[in-house]
Amino acid sequence: MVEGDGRLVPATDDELMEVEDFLEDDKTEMHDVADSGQTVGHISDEGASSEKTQLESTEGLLKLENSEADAGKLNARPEEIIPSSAPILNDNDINQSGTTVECPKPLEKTIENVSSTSAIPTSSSSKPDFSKLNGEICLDKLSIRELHEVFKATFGRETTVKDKQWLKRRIAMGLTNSCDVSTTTFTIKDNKLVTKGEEECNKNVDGSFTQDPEVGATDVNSKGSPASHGSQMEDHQTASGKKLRSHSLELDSGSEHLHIEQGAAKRIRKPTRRYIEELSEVESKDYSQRLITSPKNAVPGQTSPKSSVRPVRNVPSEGRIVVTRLDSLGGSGVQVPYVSRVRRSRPRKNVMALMKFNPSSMGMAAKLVKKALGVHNSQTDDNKRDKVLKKRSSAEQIQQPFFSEVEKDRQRSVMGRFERGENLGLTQADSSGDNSDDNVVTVPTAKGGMRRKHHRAWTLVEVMKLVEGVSKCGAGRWSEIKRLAFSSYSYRTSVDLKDKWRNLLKASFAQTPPDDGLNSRKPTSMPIPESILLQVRELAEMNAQVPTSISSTKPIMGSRNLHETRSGYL
DNA sequence: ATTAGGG
DNA sequence: CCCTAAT
Repeated sequence: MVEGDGRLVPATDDELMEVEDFLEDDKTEMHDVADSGQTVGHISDEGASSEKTQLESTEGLLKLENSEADAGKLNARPEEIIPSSAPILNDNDINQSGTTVECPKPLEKTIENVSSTSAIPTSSSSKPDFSKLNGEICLDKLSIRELHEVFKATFGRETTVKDKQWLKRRIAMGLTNSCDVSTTTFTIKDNKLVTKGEEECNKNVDGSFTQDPEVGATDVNSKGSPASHGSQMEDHQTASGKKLRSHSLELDSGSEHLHIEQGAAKRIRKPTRRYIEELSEVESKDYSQRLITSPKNAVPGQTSPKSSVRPVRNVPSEGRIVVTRLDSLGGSGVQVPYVSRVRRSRPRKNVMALMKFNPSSMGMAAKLVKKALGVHNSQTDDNKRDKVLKKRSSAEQIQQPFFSEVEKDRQRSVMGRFERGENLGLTQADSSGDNSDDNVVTVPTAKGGMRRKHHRAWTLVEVMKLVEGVSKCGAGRWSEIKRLAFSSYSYRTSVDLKDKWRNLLKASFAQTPPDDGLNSRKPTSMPIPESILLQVRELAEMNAQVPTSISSTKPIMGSRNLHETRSGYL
């Protein structure tokens, strides 16, 4: 890395690792992607007709995204050109993927299904009716607006896409935690995608629970998994404007499942399960905003006016495009590879302690800064990886008015964030795939403090996973549940699960005020579907967790009368 | 390290 | 969510 004034700035260990990851990736996994891209051919041929509808929709999507994307957006995101040629087909598992993955969808039928069912007027209630027959959710009958709500609930973010097909697919994928959603009828039951008439495509859709936890989702992305092929491809495609986009997903999933099925030995690093989320991340609009707003997150007073977010394209002889970004590091522009710079592991406690108790002494901080800039080249391997972050944190610590806030509070708002690997805006976008330790927006408060830490709204999928987990392991075994159902969600500690369950319990036994017509629109992030609350209640009773009343009323009942059930006393 | 409960 | 206490 070369600094603006010409000095050489060594990359941190972390960054080096990242780059290595990337390179290794290119070597090992790129083929898969490329191959997938080819084998898609089969599928789209076979499902040509139904594919067409999808193409139309995705085309619309492309237009939409492109229109609302300013020039900067397209460039401002890391990308690599994936060599569209050079597939190496010597692995026969790949060949198989072409044939086994095929999920020939009966076209006329499915298409008809969609159009006819979606025509049916939704129930007159203002909210989407999730509580179809025990836990069954029929997306086909939801309006766009309702789909939007479900989408938000499912993925925890808004969407502007108005394409029903697309929404349904995404939601189905989310709810089912699978990408095997190639069907055109979207009914989810018990976390499984119900295909009307066809059982073929949804063999393994229910994910984590049925399959061996060790093999399945266990630790796919906890390390620096590069993972996001899907999004990378999409990025590229979006940027270049053409090509169909809908398939990277299905194909990727196809090969993933394949690999899982036939021996995990083949590929050490499987694509993250989380890529579903990442796909949505790409289409999410705040993506670009985060990038654009980022400059103001830099160190106050040291922000170099023009540097922060100007992406620079380097075109090495390889032909592969590597995007670097100009980063204001310590006031001087430093070009760094556009990879994640989030810390991987929590800082060692003693380090934090040192900084904590020397807020005013420049010594430590200065040293760190120097180190970060490579002035003092000798360093313990152990320390290297945290350089950048530490430097930053020191800067911030220095600015602290010296225990201005309540000790506990400060500990929570400052230390807490660091210990969690949040870097206060240094990470604008992490496309390297392991967004596990995500950037969590911290909202500055009027009185200077940064409040509202990392809040990750619980999505419907997560809640469903939690419920299912409790049903399998029982309430209280949260570490178990976490390992089984939340292995792919690195956030969400067992404590979080416990808390959420507590909340669910509360919610499930709380009466639903008949709707305050006023503000029932979107502000409240997704009222938990009755179907889920029902499950919660059942489980709660089975575990004698019931608050203090009703115990003989509704252990087992059909599914219909949910309202009567809890309408009673509380 | 995991749980439970309070804030 | 965060923290503390008790296992």
